[in-house]
Amino acid sequence: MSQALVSKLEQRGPLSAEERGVIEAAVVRVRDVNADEDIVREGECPTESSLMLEGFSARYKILSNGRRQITALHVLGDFVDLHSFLLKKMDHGVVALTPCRIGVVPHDELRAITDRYPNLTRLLWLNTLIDGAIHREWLVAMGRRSALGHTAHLICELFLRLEAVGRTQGNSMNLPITQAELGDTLGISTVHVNRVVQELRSQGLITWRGEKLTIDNWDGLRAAAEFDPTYIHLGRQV
Amino acid sequence: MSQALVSKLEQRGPLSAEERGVIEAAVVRVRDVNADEDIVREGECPTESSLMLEGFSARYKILSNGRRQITALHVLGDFVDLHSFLLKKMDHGVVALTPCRIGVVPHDELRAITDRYPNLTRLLWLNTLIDGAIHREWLVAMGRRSALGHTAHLICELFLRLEAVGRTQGNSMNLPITQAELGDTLGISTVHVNRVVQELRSQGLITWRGEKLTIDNWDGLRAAAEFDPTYIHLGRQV
DNA sequence: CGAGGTCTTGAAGACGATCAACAAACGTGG
DNA sequence: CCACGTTTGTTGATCGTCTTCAAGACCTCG
Repeated sequence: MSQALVSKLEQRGPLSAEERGVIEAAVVRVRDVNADEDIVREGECPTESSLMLEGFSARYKILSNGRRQITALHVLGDFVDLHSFLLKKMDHGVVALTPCRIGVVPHDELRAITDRYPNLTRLLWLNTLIDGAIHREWLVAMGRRSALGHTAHLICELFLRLEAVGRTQGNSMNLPITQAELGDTLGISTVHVNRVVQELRSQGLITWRGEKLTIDNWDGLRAAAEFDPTYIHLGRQV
Repeated sequence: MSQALVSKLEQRGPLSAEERGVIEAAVVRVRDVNADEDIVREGECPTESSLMLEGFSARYKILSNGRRQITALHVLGDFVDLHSFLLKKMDHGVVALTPCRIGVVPHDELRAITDRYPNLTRLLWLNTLIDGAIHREWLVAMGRRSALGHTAHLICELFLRLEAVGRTQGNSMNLPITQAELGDTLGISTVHVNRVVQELRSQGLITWRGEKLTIDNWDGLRAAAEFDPTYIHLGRQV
């Protein structure tokens, strides 16, 4: 049920059979959320954390003028709010961009794990640290890259993250998000997203039709993004 | 020696006398770093983490075109690279913006703590989660706020963080950073920083002369920033 | 087939970048 | 304590990226 999480943790460090069992048992039930519904609302104090088993979701914040900024995208195997275990009050919402299947992990389980399994605790902590590393890279992209470079960067990142959980086919991935959502992620207007995407297409870097995005020229895309995958920390860490 | 850290952790959750002793003992030595020198370099795999005891420092990344983006500012009591304990390889550098005094905490100590003191582990984890929360807020500010709002927001944040460690005097704080560094933090040009700061001054919101910044109109500044301090998670969490 | 969402295009305008020059402040050594 | 060089702050002019507004094309799904 939570294979994606187990394999994700194991990519970063070894798990004993016991630990593997503990993690699998931590998902006490599954919840389905419709597209465009909140998985967690801002201001809530969840008593459980949500693990992505299927679909795409986004952490976001809405300002008083109605503008939305997405601060993270989540796919299979990602915890959307592991931090709420310790941070208590949600300072942002999480919305399902597509229909999502969510594994529910009660905070009581997490507390028990952190009391008894130091190795597992470190791996869960590591998971939230990688979220932080991605946030930092996004900050760099927002602050100092062009809209085109930023967009290319995000595409590179999403591809590697999806590849790590076996959700790519060759150079293609399923990317079920709209250009408006992409704009809220990149911090630019929908219109400009459209122009940037067309530029990426006309440079022969990507094909994106419907939900299928294909990277036609990896080197070119990586160069446009100045992409260095170190920050995703895909190898063994512990 | 590491009182600031102890009191910072205790703001978020209770520590036993033993735990307090363990944390204090974790700082095995003190290191001084000159202004404009790196505390940690990108690409390194540190075997110890650095705790700020004095001064201001910044996490940053430099792109190939020479543009720099600062992704975090650190003050007294902040760990600049606690994440390197688990993330191993630094995906960014940390530079001293002023002369800094650094408390050195070996990763061996952290490992021992995480093996034996679950409560302390959770508080350290929480510390890195707050870093992440601040990153998210910065993403929102970069993506969706005007340069003026963004600047006002950062000033509000820094004031509260400095206040939490007793480094404010009334409505004033010591802010020893240049407008160029502020630009690298906000993701805007130095020239534009200057114009924004002058606008904040002319609106009667702040006074900033030399290193001393005074907030002359808190409500006005907060309104300009649309500042909501929830994300700094200053209260008790555990 | 119709309706709503999504994508695309054009035109005008705003915000912030860049370039260039100068003023002010600071630190250092004489 | 002053002179000097360097860093930091300030100002103006011009330019470019991205935004906003508006409208039309396309697609998907009931």
